[in-house]
Parts: sequence; structure tokens; C-alpha cells
Amino acid sequence: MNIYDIAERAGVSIATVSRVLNGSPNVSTKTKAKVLGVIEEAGYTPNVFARGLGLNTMKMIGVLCTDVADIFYAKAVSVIENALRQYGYDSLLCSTGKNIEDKQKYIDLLLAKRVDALILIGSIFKEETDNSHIEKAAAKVPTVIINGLIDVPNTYCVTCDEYQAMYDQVIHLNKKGCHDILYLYDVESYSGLQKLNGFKDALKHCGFGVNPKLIAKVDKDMSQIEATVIELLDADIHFSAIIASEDQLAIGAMHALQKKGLRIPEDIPVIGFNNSLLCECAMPKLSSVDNMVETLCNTAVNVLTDVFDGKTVTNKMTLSAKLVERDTFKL
Amino acid sequence: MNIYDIAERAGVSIATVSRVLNGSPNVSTKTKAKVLGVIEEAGYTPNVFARGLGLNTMKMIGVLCTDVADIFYAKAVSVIENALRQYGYDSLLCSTGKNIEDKQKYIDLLLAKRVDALILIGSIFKEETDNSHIEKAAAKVPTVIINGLIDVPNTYCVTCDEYQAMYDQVIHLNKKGCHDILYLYDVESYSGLQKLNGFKDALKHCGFGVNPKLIAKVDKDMSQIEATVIELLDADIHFSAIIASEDQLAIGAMHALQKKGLRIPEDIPVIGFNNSLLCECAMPKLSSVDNMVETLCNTAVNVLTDVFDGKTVTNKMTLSAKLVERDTFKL
DNA sequence: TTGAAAGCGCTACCAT
DNA sequence: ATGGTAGCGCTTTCAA
Repeated sequence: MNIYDIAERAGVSIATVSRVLNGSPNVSTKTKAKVLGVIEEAGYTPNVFARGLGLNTMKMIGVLCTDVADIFYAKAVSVIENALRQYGYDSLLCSTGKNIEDKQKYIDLLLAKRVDALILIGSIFKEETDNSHIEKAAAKVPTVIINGLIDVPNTYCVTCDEYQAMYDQVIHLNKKGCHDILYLYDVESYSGLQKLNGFKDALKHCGFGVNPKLIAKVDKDMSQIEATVIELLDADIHFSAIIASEDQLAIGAMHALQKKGLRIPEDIPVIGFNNSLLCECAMPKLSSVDNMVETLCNTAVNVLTDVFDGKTVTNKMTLSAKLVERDTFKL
Repeated sequence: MNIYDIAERAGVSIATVSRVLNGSPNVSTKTKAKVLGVIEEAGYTPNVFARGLGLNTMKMIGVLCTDVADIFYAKAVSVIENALRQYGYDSLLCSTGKNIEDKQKYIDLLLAKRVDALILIGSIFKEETDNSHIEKAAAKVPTVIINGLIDVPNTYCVTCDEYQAMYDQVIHLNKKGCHDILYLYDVESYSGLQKLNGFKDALKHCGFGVNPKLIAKVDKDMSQIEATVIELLDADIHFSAIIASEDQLAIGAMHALQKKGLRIPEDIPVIGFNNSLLCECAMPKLSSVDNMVETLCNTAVNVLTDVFDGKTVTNKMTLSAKLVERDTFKL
């Protein structure tokens, strides 16, 4: 069933059918109704490939992250996919893993599928050289980066000010008398580095040195996190609070504290990051910095549609985060 | 840059370029090298729309679930997307929400995009009439359903035997002397119903009646779950164990127990379901039934590729689940 | 308001 | 082994 069949049945030309299909005003109400009737009756759906061939778009956006199984990315993907759909775009999903070559490969794959744009969620890039895959992508289609900052044409960055957020939490803890803060993190993504720097700078600002022993890089693995913290405790390395760059790390740390009979927050307050479902699952419930995934992602999609609409758009937008107080730390 | 440009630059016909592109054996090594060189140099990528138009496929699979933000679906989507990519297929993601009309709408949307197949993860359908959207879909493309069972042509169901798994847990608890078991669940999906029935049947098998007060339907909301369990406790409705159809519900219940000063598992053992990340986050760590998402999803993709390859495939496959023992319950 | 026809860039069949 | 060419089903311009 194609446009020719419809045209024939409706007794008009394919041009007219096409006009009806695309809502052109230059069709008489009568023919329009007639054509619509035939379409309905035949259960006809235009062939998107043919349309794509002519228009050079299939209204699809490539959405990339390291792994959708991750609770944070999952939420982001969910919001993005929904927002895009409102604008009539579908999401071509791609979990790239952390390997940079794979990322490049998958970006190429999506570009080969002729997506209209790319949305990268939390792309990892420590060094400038790592960003070539983004430059290549942006050379072909508008590319928006969520929680990443890069200065490349045709690239739009929507970030959360995690540096400031982390900075603020250290200040808060300091005011409560916590000077020795254990910092837990896992990845050195843009976002990861922002947080780490926020932590360090705040300490300096408070006049305290940065104790490297109190900055622990861990894998996102519960038992490993627990082990790491217990090791520190056993080694009598003193700290009076914990901040983690991710809720999961914070919870791992909480387990360690609890095993050692330390009370949270009385003995050691704990602050997580991302304000994920895990916060509510922890016991006591985890206070966490909300980095605004939802707003971030909706903004990203808005930016993109603005770009499509030819509007002038800022290349960089930053939202501020805020602490959600629960039981492990209160202001 | 199209196939004509390449042909011209390489001094061959477009037919030859096409052959090279599609790995036809009927090309001399020499011309092949020449063409490949030109392609490489020009950075040419075939237009998938044109190809799709001729072949009537763009190697895309529609992947649907109620919401990717859900930790279980996120994992499933992740596995599926990866598996599909191995076979050269991309995933067109769609979070449908629970509304049946929306599902139908989104399925139509994906079908309009001419996806090669549909994978539905945990589609909800209580009554037979609710399945029309699946029938319609299967009439057009092969449809595989993960954790759902339906008898429709061109439909392939891959399920986990959650009925049996739930049944078994009740038996286990009974052997430990727990006869009054509180059952917590949230949705009445196929999967949800399987579990509920497994629970009820096991109780009957043990010679105990099903106490409706000990079967609580709750929202997936921590405070609501806590409140529900605390209410039961306060009303002196006795139970000596808890089983939940989802880890999150189990954790909510644990919070309630802990608030009431009950020890887990000494006073009340707790068993969750899905063996998600949440299990490790709980304190004590949650024993949970692993419903094999990974295997389930990989199997689903295998089934699909077998269908594509014209192999004869079973319409129904069932995997068995197994309890992962942690701290809240041990055999 | 409507129709005719020229692409869009590929694949595959038929020749050679 | 290679080339010519007819579709694939649509959009869009140009004429009427």
C-alpha cells in the first residue's frame, strides 16, 4: 500500500495525497476529506524511508551514555526520550561503555543512521585530546552535551554547577565543625572533576590543607567501597564527615560506618550526590545533592529544538544544584 | 557525497560501488581496493534512507517498556540494546507509561518508523482484552515479549518462572516456621500476577489459608510503603516474614520494621525480588530472587535473530529464577 | 486547487 | 567482473 494506491482509490494524483499527508493548505476541504477517508480505510502509513530519502531526515536523535543500566543515566534517558517524543522525535539509544574508541565507533554508527542530532549524557573527557569524537560528531549534526563542557562549534552544553554544589557542602560541614572530610569518588569525567575540584577548593578556602589520604577513588562496587572505608577507619585515619560524588558510594560508606558501630549522622554525617532512588533506600535516609537531571534533560531537548527552529541559542547553560536534606545530614 | 560521486572518482559504475559496499564476491581485488580507497578518502557513508527504501528495513528494533527510569527496565534495556547491536541492529527506545491507549499509540509510532521487530519488556495486561495492541503489532512485525505470556501468532514470549520462584520462597519460609507471611506488591502485570499466585498457591499447599490482610498492594513510594507496614504493625496484625514482589517494596518494609525496633532477619526475615542494585544498598543486605534479566534479554534477542534467519523458534521459553541469599534471609 | 514529472541514493536484475 | 537501468515511495517544483 503506497501513495499511488491511495491516489488511485481517491481519484486524485499522488501530489494531492502528499499535500494532504503534509497538511498543506492548498487542498479543497472536499478532496482532503475524501483522501483522508481512503487513507483511514486502507490503514495506510507513509513510508518513512522514502520520505527520509527526500527530506534527508527521519526525525531521530541519537542518545548516548556510558550505560543506561546506571540509575542516573536511566533517569536522564527516560526524561530525554519523553521530551523528544513531544517534539515528534524518536530516540536511538546507545550505551557506549567507557572506552573512547567504542564511543567514536558508536557515534559513527548513529551518524551513519543519519540521526538529526546527538545528545551525549555525561560524556567522559579528562583531557582535551579526548574530545575529538565530539568534534567529529558536531561537524555533522548539532550535538548537545549534558554535564560536560567543551568549546566546539555546533555543540551545546547543558551542565549542573556541581563544582559550586560540592563547594557549598564542604562549607556547610565546616560550619558544623567537620574539618576532616573523607571524599569518595569513582570516575574522572567532567562532572567528576568538577565535584572533586569543588571539594578541594572549598577546603583551601576554609584554610585547611587537602589531605590526599582523605580522597579515595573507588570502584562502584559495594563491597569494595565498604572495604576501602573500613581500611581507613582501621588505620585510624581521622575524618568527621563523608561526602561522595555518587549516592551509591555514600551508601557503601554508610555500611562501613555502621559495621564499625559509628552513628550517622551523630558521629559522622554523610552527604551523597545525585539525589537518586538510593537515598530513600538507605537507612538512615541519605541527604544528597540534587543535580537536576530532569531539568537538565528537558533543557537539553529544548535547546535542540531551538537549534532546529533556527533560533539563536546559548552554547552553554548552567543550572545550580541544591541539597536535599534527609537524615544523614541536616543544615 | 553519494554513490555516483564515488563511482566517478573511482572510475567505475555505481553498480560496482554498490557491490563493494555490500561485500559482493564479484569484484576484482583491484577494483575493490580502488573503490574502498576512494570511499575512505571521501569519508563517504551510504545513505541509509535510500538503502532502507530499497530493502525496506533500516535494521532498527523498537524496544518498549513502561519506563526506562525504573531500575529493572533500565537493566533490561541496557542488555537488549547491547545484544541487538552485536547483530547490527539499533534500538528505538520508547517508554510508554502504563496507559493502554498510550501503548497502542507508541506501538503505532514505532511501526510507522518501519522497525523490523518489537521487543516489549514486562508489558502489562491483566485481561485478555488488553492484548489487542500486541496482536496488532504482531500482525506487522515479529514481536517478542519479555516477562509476559500471550498466545498470538508471530509473538515470542520469554519469561522467568516467577510463579515457581515465589512459591519456593514461601515453602522455604514455612520450613523455617514462618507461616504468616506479609506479601507486598505494586503492579498487576503478568509478572505481578504470577508472583502473587505463586504466593497464594504455596500457602494453600502448606495448608494455610490466604489472609487478605497480609496481602498489601502499595505504590512504589518509600514513605507509602513504610506507612502501610507500620499500620499493619500498629494494628497488631501478626506476620513473621515479608516477601515483596520488588526489592524496593522490601526495602520500604525493612525501614518500617527497623523503626519499630524489629530485627531483620532475627525477628522478621525479608525477601525481595529482582536482585537489583538496591539489595546491596539495603542494611542489612537484602536477600532477593534473581529473575535473570540478563539471560532473559539475551535470549529474547537470540530468539529474534533466529526468527529473522528463518529458523524455527519456540514461541514460549521459560527460565527459572533463583534466590540470592544475603543477610535478610538465609536458607 | 490540482496534476505531471523530476529527483532523492540506493539495490538488484539483466546484459555484456 | 563490470555496466546500464528499473524500481523503491515519497516531496516538491512547475504548469495548468
